[in-house]
Amino acid sequence: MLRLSKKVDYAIILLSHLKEASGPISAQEVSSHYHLPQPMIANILKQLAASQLVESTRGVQGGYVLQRQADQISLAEIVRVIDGPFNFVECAHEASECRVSATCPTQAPLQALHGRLYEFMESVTLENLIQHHELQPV
Amino acid sequence: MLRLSKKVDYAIILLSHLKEASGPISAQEVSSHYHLPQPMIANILKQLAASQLVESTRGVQGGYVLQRQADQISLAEIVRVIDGPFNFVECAHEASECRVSATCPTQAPLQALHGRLYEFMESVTLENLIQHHELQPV
DNA sequence: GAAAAGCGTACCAAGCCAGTGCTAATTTAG
DNA sequence: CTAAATTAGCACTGGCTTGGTACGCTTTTC
Repeated sequence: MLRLSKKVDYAIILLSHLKEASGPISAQEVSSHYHLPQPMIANILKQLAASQLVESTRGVQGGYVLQRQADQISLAEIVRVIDGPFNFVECAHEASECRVSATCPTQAPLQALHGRLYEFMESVTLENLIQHHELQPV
Repeated sequence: MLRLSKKVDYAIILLSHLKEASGPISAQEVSSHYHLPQPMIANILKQLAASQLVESTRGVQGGYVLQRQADQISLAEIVRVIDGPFNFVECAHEASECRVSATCPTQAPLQALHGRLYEFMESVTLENLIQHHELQPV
């Protein structure tokens, strides 16, 4: 259906929340603040931590902190971390598996489209997402 | 996972094939040409016909013809016809169902992102997709 | 009137995704 | 030193979506 997964939506919320915070924030804190299922967002935070987007500290008073400036985190990266590498179009990567690759008239252009979408998402930063005005033109 | 559905991929192939053709093309013809399952692409062509993207003629020698110039058909429209209206982000449409809508710091910006992606896909035409050089900048 | 084609609609199975659960490992507080 | 808070690392599940199929009907041409 071509949509950002719910997890990515959540990740964006989490990251932007962390950005506003001063100290470490626990999964518990965020989940109760947004009324989101605790295990869910705990999982997402774990993924973000494993990918060095946020830093974690265990134990009492522990939690998560953004590990980079918001303008150094691209939407593309968030998606990649949460959902894995993306293929906007079927044939963007594994041409081998494409039934029509030999005759497909749209292979090259679809890949071009893939590239364009990808660039676009690379160009949108967490910073952009948080600013409450329109995104600036690419 | 944020990808174009396979059906949309197929639709693009079908449409671009129709564009190159002179007379009506049957589902049978296309399916054997690209080695795609016949019922599948028949269904897609039906959908395209129902949405006035292609015109159909029944009976022997019947088939489908593009009903508009390729540069008058946007990617957004193709996706809409095949997959239904899109929500790139969860909260783009039904704010009512969003658990965090009250406090969500990213609602507005996510919607802005939605708008940007949408515009982008509106701006890409079938014509663009078929041209085997890079898409022009937005 | 038979064959070629599209029309409508319903159905099915596999895969994905949101969400859950449980058990460690770590750290700090008291 | 123990208890509580917190992340880490799994593995599991249930429902929805998606890709794909089936079937009976209508229209058109030869």
